[in-house]
Amino acid sequence: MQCKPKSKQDKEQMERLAAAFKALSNETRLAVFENVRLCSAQSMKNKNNRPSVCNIASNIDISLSTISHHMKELRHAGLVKCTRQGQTIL
Amino acid sequence: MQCKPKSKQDKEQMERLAAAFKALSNETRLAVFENVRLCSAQSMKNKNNRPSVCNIASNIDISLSTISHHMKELRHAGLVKCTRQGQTIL
DNA sequence: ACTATATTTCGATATATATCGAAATATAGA
DNA sequence: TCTATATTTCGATATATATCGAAATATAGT
Repeated sequence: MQCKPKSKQDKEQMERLAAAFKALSNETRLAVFENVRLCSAQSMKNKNNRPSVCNIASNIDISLSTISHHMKELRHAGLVKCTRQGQTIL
Repeated sequence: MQCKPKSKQDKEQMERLAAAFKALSNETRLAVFENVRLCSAQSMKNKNNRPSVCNIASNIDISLSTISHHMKELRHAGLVKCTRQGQTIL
C-alpha cells in the first residue's frame, strides 16, 4: 500500500539532487552554465584559452558581480570547476 | 573565440528547462515528485488505486495545502498529470 | 439532501534569492 | 613597485518562495 520510506542515504542523495536542480533553476545561471559548457568544449578542441568570467559576462547582459555570484553557486553544487591563471579559467 | 549566441528557440527551450529544474529544486517538492513517481509505478503493476494527495502527505510530514500547492507547480512544469475520481488520482 | 472526507484556494508571514554598484583583492606586465 | 585589468566580496533592496491554518469547494456514500 505504502510507497517506500527513504533511508538516511536516500535522503542525502535527494538533498544533493535538489541542490543541483536548484543551481540550474535560475535562467541566468543556466545561461552561465551553458556558456561555460559550450566554451569549455570548444576550447578543448582548439587549445584556446578557456572562458573567463568576463568573457561569459560579455555574452550575457548582466553585471560581473552577479556572474561571479552565480559561478560560486555552480561550484558549490559541484557542476563546475575552475582554476586560476591570472584570468580565472574554467 | 565567442561561444554561440542563442536563437529565440534556444532561449525558449532554456526557459522551459529552467522551469523544470526549478520545479525539482525544492526538497519537499522533489520528495512529492518521488512519491508520485514510485507510487504510480507500483500501482500500475498492481492495479491498485493510485496515490492521492492525502496519501502522499502521510508519507511526508507537511500540510495538505502545501502539498496541493507543490502538486500544482509540478503540473505546471509538465512533470506530472492528474485525473479526478473522487480522490484525485495521479 | 446530509455528512464525512478529500482537495484547493486565500491571506499572511517568514525566509531565500537575484541583482546591483562600490569597494576590496588579486594578478600580469611595465 | 606601480598600473591596468580581472574577479570577488559587501551591503542594500526588491522580488519570489515555502509554509501555515482557515475557509471554500468537491465528491461519495448514506
